[in-house]
Amino acid sequence: MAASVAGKLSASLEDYLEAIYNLTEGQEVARSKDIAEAMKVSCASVTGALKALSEKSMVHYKPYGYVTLTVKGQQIARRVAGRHEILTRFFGGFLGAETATAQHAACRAEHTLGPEITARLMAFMEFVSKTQDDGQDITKQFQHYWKIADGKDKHKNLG
Amino acid sequence: MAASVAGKLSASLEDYLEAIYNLTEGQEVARSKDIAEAMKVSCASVTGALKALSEKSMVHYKPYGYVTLTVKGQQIARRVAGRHEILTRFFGGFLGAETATAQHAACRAEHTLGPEITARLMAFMEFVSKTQDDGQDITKQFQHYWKIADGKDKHKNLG
DNA sequence: TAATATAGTTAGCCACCCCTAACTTTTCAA
DNA sequence: TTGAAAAGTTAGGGGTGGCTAACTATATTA
Repeated sequence: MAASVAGKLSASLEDYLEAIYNLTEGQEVARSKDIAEAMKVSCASVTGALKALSEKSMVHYKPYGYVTLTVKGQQIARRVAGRHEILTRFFGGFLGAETATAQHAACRAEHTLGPEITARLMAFMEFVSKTQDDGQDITKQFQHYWKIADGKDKHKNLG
Repeated sequence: MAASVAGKLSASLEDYLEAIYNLTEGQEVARSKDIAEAMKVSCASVTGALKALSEKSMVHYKPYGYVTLTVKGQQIARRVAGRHEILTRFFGGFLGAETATAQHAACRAEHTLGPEITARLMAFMEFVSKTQDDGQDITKQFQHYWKIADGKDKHKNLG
């Protein structure tokens, strides 16, 4: 039998896939070192991850060679990246958290969202942008609410 | 030196703390078996977690004895439980996901939310309930939007 | 083209967290 | 009160995923 064909990916491997996806999107080739830098891990860790991803048929990988995603790998990476993007927009653009904070939280939460919640969150962000056209603008309304509610130590108990 | 005093908790240990918190809230005493059942792990895993939590001064623990939270343990558990509750309300009550789905996602995401985003999400849920009083009711508006947007395979690409 | 710098791999280690199997302690009831 | 059942612990093992150090392969450039 060939390598293990499917098998769900761990959060860590999903992150690697996403990183490779982002690197190869910018038309550059993904090299181990770039992946290591993007993920802030050692090159040795990257090699391990690439082997695991290769066994699951997610990447084309040969020692000392460049890395590309398989079709399956691309599908999953796109899904993960999409979740990441939605969460970042929700945490940052909508809730108003700083970009770095939103990014970081999104990266860690993206693996915990199933299709159901992902779809609904997407729809919500769509809904939000619709209200801008309607002149209601929920984002602005909430940001106003946040401003007057903040600074009064109202929401400081769940840090 | 006594046991390691602080040190951040892993997601797993936070979950144990939350489970103990929930068990002891219902005025019953937390026993290893209850924790094991609540978390769907073996008793052996619970023992390991209790030792770790005890070393971090999060629980009062003696072999074969009952388990209670220290003051510090209570603080953290409350924080985690609070995040869990907010996320469940957001995923379930607001976005409209099924309760089990919302609970499950909340349990996995609660560890990834920092104080910043937690506070903003709390404020948003407050804001949402305010709009009910104002007669706007964002929840209902979004649910209506969801209904007409759903079933058209619009949001199925990020499962 | 040969020497060196850079990139990538391997080997071995550690931490986390789960498990089963076997053992010990506690509880409870005959 | 004693012995079986239930609860809890210990020992040992497996998977994941990170690290460093040492080695190999590739690239560069003098």
